[in-house]
Amino acid sequence: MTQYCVYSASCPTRLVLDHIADKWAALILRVLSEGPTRFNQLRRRIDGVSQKVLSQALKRLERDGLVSRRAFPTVPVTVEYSVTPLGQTLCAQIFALSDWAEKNVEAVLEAQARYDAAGSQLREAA
Amino acid sequence: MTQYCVYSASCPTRLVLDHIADKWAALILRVLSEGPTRFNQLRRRIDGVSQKVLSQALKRLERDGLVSRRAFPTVPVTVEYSVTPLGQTLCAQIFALSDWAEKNVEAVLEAQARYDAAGSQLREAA
DNA sequence: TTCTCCGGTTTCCTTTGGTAACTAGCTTTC
DNA sequence: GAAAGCTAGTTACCAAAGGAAACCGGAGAA
Repeated sequence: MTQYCVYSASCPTRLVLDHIADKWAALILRVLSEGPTRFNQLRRRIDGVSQKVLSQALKRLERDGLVSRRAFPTVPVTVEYSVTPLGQTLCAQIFALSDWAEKNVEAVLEAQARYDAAGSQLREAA
Repeated sequence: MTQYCVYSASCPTRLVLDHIADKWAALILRVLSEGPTRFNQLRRRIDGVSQKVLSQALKRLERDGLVSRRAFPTVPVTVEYSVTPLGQTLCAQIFALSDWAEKNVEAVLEAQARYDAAGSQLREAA
């Protein structure tokens, strides 16, 4: 068995971590976990995502086997994205991140304000 | 109480998510969770991280109140980074990501190979 | 006719990420 | 005594990624 280790730069684990530790991936998986969703539904749901970034992120998630894409030959064509079984094993972990962000956003903002205030004091003293 | 929602582009939660859903932040917190660590110790431990990126990431983590920095007036100066109590509440969530990456890296690599093979078949047919 | 929707791609510009070199002072090695 | 290595970063530079906006063709609604 090969040893995988995130601390090693050449380990493929690094690439995987780079793909899943991503803001857009977290939001996309979170929406898709509620059920299959079309491209423009995702776009409207995730405020601020551009079409280009959304399609790039979906392609990467599909390539990594976390999301599946189904096109229906309707007119105009309908494309439905959903979470694969592999993606579902990741969902719980990745949702914890956005949950943490929502719960602790105030503490982080306070820390930022303290840090910036301390920095401006130093600048005034100089 | 204000409503925080990661789906809204203007919500500060987005900024927080953007900071914590980061490869380097995950690795740094993972090392620091084992105990206070100096700058160059971190650099050697996390293979492939440049000094610039490491110092930027540490500054951001410190500003967000997740990591604390202590400088000792030794010669040469020693700087020790450690996880704050707020940062510790995030650790469990963020470690789950790198754990998932190590456990599922093979499944992801297989999915990528399947995806790329299917793509090259389409290209040959055309 | 014009507007909207479908699912994207293309173009362009800005921002970020990463590499390599450099700072300055002390310690160790040759 | 000179050269190299340690400490913790910063700076200049370039490649890569991110994001806004325009555009694609075809169909349905106003």
